[in-house]
Amino acid sequence: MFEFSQYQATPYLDLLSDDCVESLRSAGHHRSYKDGQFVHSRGDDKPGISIVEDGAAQAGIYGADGSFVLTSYIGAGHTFGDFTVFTDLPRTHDISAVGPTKILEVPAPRFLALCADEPAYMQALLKTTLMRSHLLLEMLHALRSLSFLPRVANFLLILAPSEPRSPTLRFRQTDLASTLGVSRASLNTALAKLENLGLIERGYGQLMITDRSKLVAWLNANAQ
Amino acid sequence: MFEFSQYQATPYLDLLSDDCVESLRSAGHHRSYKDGQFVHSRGDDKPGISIVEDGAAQAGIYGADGSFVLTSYIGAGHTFGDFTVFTDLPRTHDISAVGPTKILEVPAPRFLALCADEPAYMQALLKTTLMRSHLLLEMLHALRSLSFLPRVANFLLILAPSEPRSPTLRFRQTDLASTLGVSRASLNTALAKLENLGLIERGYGQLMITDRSKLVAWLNANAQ
DNA sequence: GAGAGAATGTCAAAAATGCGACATTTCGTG
DNA sequence: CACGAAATGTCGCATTTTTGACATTCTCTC
Repeated sequence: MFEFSQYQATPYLDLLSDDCVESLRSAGHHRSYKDGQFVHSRGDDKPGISIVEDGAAQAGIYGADGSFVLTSYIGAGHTFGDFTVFTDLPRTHDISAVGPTKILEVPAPRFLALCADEPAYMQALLKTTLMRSHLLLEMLHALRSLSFLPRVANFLLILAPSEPRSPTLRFRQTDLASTLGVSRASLNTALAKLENLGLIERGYGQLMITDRSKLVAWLNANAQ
Repeated sequence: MFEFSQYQATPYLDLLSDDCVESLRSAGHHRSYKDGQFVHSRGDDKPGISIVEDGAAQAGIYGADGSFVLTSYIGAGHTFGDFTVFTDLPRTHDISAVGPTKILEVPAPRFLALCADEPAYMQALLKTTLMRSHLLLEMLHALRSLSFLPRVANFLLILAPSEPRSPTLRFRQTDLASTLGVSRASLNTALAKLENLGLIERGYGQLMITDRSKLVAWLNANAQ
């Protein structure tokens, strides 16, 4: 079967030397955002790569009916918008800040110039991108092959930021439900079961993973 | 809402100059496979990048019960296994040939050496990888947000090779069903409806998309 | 610290989907 | 060209999930 791990992609900045990070910093604009503020919207152009310096962001798609489908959680050191630099694809997600957040924005031409001088920028980007694809494949597999309960558990693991001290997911159940493609009612019952198993705790507007490794273990045992 | 396009990733080889392609060819081993033959299995190590020179391959995961979940269709010029070169991730998919297929296999050290000399190898790889991530995001969105019929239609579009002359998908309905995460019975009725709409044709062990752009148009009109 | 708005917890009926079974069609092989 | 294996087409029935409703709990602001 499938092997569940605590896998998370390595942040882009962690893959770069201090010198490279410094050069990047001086090449871009630093912007600050408040909780919930929009960073980019679907359809925006102005190609460029954005890097979360502090705080976090979330990427998703707002439906016409106001529903929000979260696609990924972008923690400190991670990038987004990278594909606008290297492909002709339009921005397809809405990005908003989670908590007060600082974001470094490097316009495409400037980033490309850096890449030309120093291949490390591209190699690091390639590495995180490959790891992210991998994660996406895991999510796909989870959506298609797992039954309800393990599916929910797996998504919690994937969406949970890896930072040691914050196993807290600040999601409303409504959003999490549309992220998983299920109804809020059934999500709630699933969460209740996971809580009874002692794997998570439900809060108002948030979820806590009590013990990440315990959740992984349960998932490996109960995957079907 | 979501905008459905005829988007397909550009093959890796198409992004490289003729010289680069030539160097790649002489750097790797050429292998031939028969229809259905395994190229790699989950868990294999020996890192290296593989490129489909002729024919096609499919990537998926075999369940313990023999079920097969197709994850992607890899056409001529596309790569797989790339992540074994740049990350420590294990191979997580089974790759098998679709029809007689020629595959170029370049061991990791040799590919890295090429990259060090000529950044074009990495830039091209970055580009296709970004495009593939994009596709994966579309698949995810389809799985979570679309109702049954559009979901099936969308997957057909995504899985269909873009080659002009071959809008034929050589999938058994059983496999396609597990790829979509639905039962064969409901897949069949969905396909029947799409056939009645004149969008596809069902065959024995295969499906034909009669008119790709018509299917795209229908999808944009009926997405929900 | 009281009240309004927002989010969660839960229920029963309705709809969708899966499951297992079986008939039918197709393909390849001897 | 006849046969068996393999794949498709289809049908109820069982199960799961959604829907819509409503009560409850929480949080934030005045």
